[in-house]
Amino acid sequence: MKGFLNLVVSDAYWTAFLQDIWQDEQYGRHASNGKKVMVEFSSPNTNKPLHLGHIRNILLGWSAAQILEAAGYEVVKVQVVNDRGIAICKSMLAWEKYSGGATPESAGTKGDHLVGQYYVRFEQEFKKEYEAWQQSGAGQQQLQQWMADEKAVKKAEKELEEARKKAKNEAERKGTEYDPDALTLERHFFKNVYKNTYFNEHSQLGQQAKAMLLKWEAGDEETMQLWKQMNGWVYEGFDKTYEKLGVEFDKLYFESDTYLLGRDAVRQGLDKGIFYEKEDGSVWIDLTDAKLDHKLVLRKDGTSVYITQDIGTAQQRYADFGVDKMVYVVADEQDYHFQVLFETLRRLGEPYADGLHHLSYGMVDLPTGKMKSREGTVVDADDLIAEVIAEARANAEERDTLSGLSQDAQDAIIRKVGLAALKFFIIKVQPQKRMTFDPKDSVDMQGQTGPYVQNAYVRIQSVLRKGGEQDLSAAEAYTELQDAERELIAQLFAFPGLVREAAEGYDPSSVANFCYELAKNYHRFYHDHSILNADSEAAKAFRLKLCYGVAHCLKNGMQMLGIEMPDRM
RNA sequence: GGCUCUGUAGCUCAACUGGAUAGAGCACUUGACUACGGAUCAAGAGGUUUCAGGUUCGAAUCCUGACAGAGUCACCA
Repeated sequence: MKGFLNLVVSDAYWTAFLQDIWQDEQYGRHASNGKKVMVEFSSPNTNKPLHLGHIRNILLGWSAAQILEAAGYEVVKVQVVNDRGIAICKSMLAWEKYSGGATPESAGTKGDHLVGQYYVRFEQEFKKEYEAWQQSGAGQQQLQQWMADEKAVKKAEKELEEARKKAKNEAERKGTEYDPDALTLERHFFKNVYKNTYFNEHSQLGQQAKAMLLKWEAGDEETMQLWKQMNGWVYEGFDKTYEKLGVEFDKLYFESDTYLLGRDAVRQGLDKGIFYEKEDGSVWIDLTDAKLDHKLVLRKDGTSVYITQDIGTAQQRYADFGVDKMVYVVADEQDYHFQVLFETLRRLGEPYADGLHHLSYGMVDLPTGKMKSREGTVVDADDLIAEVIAEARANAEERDTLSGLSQDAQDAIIRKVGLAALKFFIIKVQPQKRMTFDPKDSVDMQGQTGPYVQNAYVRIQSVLRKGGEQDLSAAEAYTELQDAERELIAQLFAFPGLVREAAEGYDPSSVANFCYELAKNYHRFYHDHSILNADSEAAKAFRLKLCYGVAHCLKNGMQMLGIEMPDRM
């Protein structure tokens, strides 16, 4: 049975501890544990630019990687670029048809945004085409045919009823008008039931996009050239965004290289009896004894599906890097997929199977509701970054604390502060929770924010510039601590353990919260106790050492979140 | 419908993994050293931790059952 044990750590212990660590610029980082871990994050499609959802993914992935590194792992950061498939073909087709040969240079548009524009254009044209067809004889005939299917209609009516309820609630919440006629059976049919079939079987544009995909798969030269060109534009755009965010990767995997992987593994698994073949020739794995379902891994025509590729890619990565662990940073909508994937790899006897982890995170909502790319309610990554930096600039100008510095130096600081606001705002929330992203709040620089933590560090730098260079050996004579000092040292003491736990739990938010608590306590200490004008030389020297310790800790902690510390702000 | 995640102050989030009187920030009210940097600090107000049971010395946390929101249950990726 557990109870309470109130023990008092002596001041002598704390002072000795501070003496040990105050000069350690690497404080909080663990020695190498000889293990290697791969972290996959970002993994965008190449048909549109990055948005707020990617930003949460990227920040989580990057900080998880930094934390694992600090905990002693060798880390390999990778992304899988989804550079092939029907989506990019849509962009390519729309570009061919409507752009008149526009390039990022000629249009004055960032490459990823340009390609995204043509993806949107495709969807618009497709919608026009589809709506016209719906009113045609063929469209109405399909509708009538479906309406005659009692079972299907019944199911649809049930779904519609729920959708109506939801729409009504939302309208009430937002104070907007609720239109009860917006959700009809006809609209439901064309939007949710028949759209794919239309795209695949009737649509002119759909035919053309699919034809392009076939040409791509056949290696048609002209198609490949266009594909390379447009993806090249996208990569230039992505690189700029990554650079602004301060992230980079050790290795890129391209889906165009890996999409055929995994078939050999399936065949081998078939021989070993891990998979089974149905009469039609399709191949499956039975995971019902692991409380999962049967899952198809090869179609009857022998082509692979998403999970087949993932099996092959995992093996490829192990062959490339020999990692002990692999972490996949992917949104929680794929929770089930990763359960199935990991269980499958386990049964295949992959050596890294016990080190697989899905760092699952909740979607990002806006105050107005869900982000939907089709409805144009996504927050663009580049816009968002520009906004927080602009806000930081406005703040800096108002305070006028940087005017002595060169323009470049000022810009660098402003960038660090703006990004700190954005990054901290997102990382402080536990990954598994859905988060509401209010753009207004994300640029806040007061209270529980990145700039607040930076400010504590900047204050320390200011103090140290004025008094940190002197001989601090007088600190040894300081033996009776103030509460605030004790508390700060105790927090420093806890930091390495917290880093280890954050690594084990893949939880950057705990590091963010630690940094905030430490900064908060420092601010209070700073307010209540004079450092440079302390009562005694001993107190002054001791507090300066404490400042060093806190500064190293804050800097390292924030570095693990991908947040840089300025010396002034 | 099955399964998974979430539900804590008006809002955004914590709570050392079962511990003491559930804590911060924002917003609101009121204060602070002629400055070691006020992007700070202090105070006030704000709670039946969605609800109902259970487990035990003790529950926001674990179990059961409701309720609400989200996701998923593709030969899509």
